[in-house]
Amino acid sequence: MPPTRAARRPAATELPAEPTQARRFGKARTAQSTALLEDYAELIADLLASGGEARPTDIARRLGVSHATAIKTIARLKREGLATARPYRGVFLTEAGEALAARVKSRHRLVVDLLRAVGVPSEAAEQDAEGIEHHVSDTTLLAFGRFLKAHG
Amino acid sequence: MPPTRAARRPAATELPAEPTQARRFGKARTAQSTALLEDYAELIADLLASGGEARPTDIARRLGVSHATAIKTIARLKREGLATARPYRGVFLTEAGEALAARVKSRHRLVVDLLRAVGVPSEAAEQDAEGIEHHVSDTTLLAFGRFLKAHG
DNA sequence: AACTAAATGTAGCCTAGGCTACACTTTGGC
DNA sequence: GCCAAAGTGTAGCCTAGGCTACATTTAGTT
Repeated sequence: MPPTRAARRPAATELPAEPTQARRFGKARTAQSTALLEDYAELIADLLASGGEARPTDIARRLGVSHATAIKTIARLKREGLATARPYRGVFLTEAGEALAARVKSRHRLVVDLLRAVGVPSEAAEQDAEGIEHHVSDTTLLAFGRFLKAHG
Repeated sequence: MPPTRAARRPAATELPAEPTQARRFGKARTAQSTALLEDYAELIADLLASGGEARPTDIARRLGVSHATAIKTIARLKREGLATARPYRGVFLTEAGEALAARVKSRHRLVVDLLRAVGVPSEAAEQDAEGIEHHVSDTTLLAFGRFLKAHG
């Protein structure tokens, strides 16, 4: 067998390949990729519930993006089986989409409530929850619920 | 003046343009764009402190990406004035980069500590903090600090 | 019924952040 | 002092998610 030749610099601290950190970052990355879909699903559910219609322009306005961007993302929602839409006829959620929206909505509430419970002002709590919620695991969510039940 | 002609459908609930929600989403989006730079800065600071050298391959391994991806992001760090690097000679942080790394590190600790304080298991706290930390505003951070001081 | 504003859809461009494949430097071991 | 392995860099591709500009459809007013 060819003997392992060069090993280069002493590798400083000689960490054990550190797969833990890599795994964590990887998870955070994937969470980020589903975040937008979650926001869309939640918003569409909201619009359908309150106004009866979810139109691309409304969605775009609420999210602060151009209508073209909204339409592109709606196309992705369709590809992922979360929504249905026919040209010029508004957007609707599939069962999977509804389920996602419901999960996201309750998670959002829980995150906002927890932030406020630890003393974060309402305005900041709402703002930060928008970004935070997508990175909260089920385990953490459960802990939040318990905490709120105890100190409510 | 040309009288406003068509108004289309009744606009359902007639919300007041809702700029608040759009602003929130926009902020969450921008936070996301700086998240990666923050992670790199923190990791580079760590490597420099513990091993004396921050090399692209080490960074890539720790983050779980290919070395090519790491190098591309390092180029972006340089463009943004957060790091310096000469070919085959490792990566270093500018003053701005060091400052960012320090902020990120302390914020990370605070987030993990808060999660654990409300009952999140350590492993989940570390995992979720990786994603959450980038979306925590100064206001919220302050509240976290106060909470921890009170319930320590 | 026609006209026109608004909404919708399409095309094409950009950046960030992934990847693989290939080329070039460095450096430790012999 | 060679030389190959490991590290580094480059090129080119992909997707997501932004954008603007332009084309098409819908529907309210007259």
